[in-house]
Amino acid sequence: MCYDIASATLAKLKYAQHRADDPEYIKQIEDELKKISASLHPYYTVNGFAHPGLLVFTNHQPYLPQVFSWGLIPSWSRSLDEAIACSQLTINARGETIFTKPTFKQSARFKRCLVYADGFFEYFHFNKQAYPFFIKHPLGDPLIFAGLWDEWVDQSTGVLYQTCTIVTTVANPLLKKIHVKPGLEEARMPVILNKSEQDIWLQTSIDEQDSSLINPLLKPYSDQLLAHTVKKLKGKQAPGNSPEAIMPFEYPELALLGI
DNA sequence: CCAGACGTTGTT
DNA sequence: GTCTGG
DNA sequence: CCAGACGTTGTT
DNA sequence: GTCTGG
Repeated sequence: MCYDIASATLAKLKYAQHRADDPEYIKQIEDELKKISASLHPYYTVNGFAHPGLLVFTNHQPYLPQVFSWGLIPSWSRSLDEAIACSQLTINARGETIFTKPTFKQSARFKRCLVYADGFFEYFHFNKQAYPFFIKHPLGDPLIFAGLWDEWVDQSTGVLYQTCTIVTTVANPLLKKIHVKPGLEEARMPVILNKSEQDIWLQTSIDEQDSSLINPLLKPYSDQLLAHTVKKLKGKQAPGNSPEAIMPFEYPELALLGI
């Protein structure tokens, strides 16, 4: 599951260096990031249901940073109502079925992207309370999620909607430990790609129909991640969209659990 | 064949 | 307890 | 997914 | 656009 993420502006320039090795590409990406910075709001925490604009690199323009709304709207949507209703249910896409589900099939084959984030949140449930953990890269590098994108034009207004979804897979050991909830059978996590996997994910030109290169990428992240509890993301005591949202915050009642 | 759905997480 | 909104 | 509401009649 | 249910 991946419904809450962080993606703050200060880190955005750093993202450029992770997308490219060539200094010329890095410069190009940084320049473009400055241009689109007005639409790249800093998110220390943001929920998928708010459909924020996320920083993506698509297979069509692998070195062009773009802002796509979170919650995929398929190109065949027939009305704004239908499109909005759909986007509530396409915040995530199950990696196991992206090549078969009608909503994702075309995107899985032709419209893949990288979604950049500082980290994501997952809840640990204890005593009927939900304790949010922030999960991030040990060195503070961006986490790069496997994403799908699509474009839909509202025929009644002519407005173009560029949207994306984050692909999920089964949880790795760390996320299994965090994502504990009574009755929960299968914990999940976003697909996080390393450098070489990112390049493969964006390679849709070789054989568009061949999923055998892509399916091996849809697995739990095996490198190290860091996790710590943070203040509640929502509700009266929540710090809201501020740096405090991702700062470590201890819950005394969890101290003895060894979490 | 047409009409209508097309999804996730977590749930029973 | 259960549904809805975000 | 979690947080918060969950109702009526009639009022400002 | 593409799949499923009837």
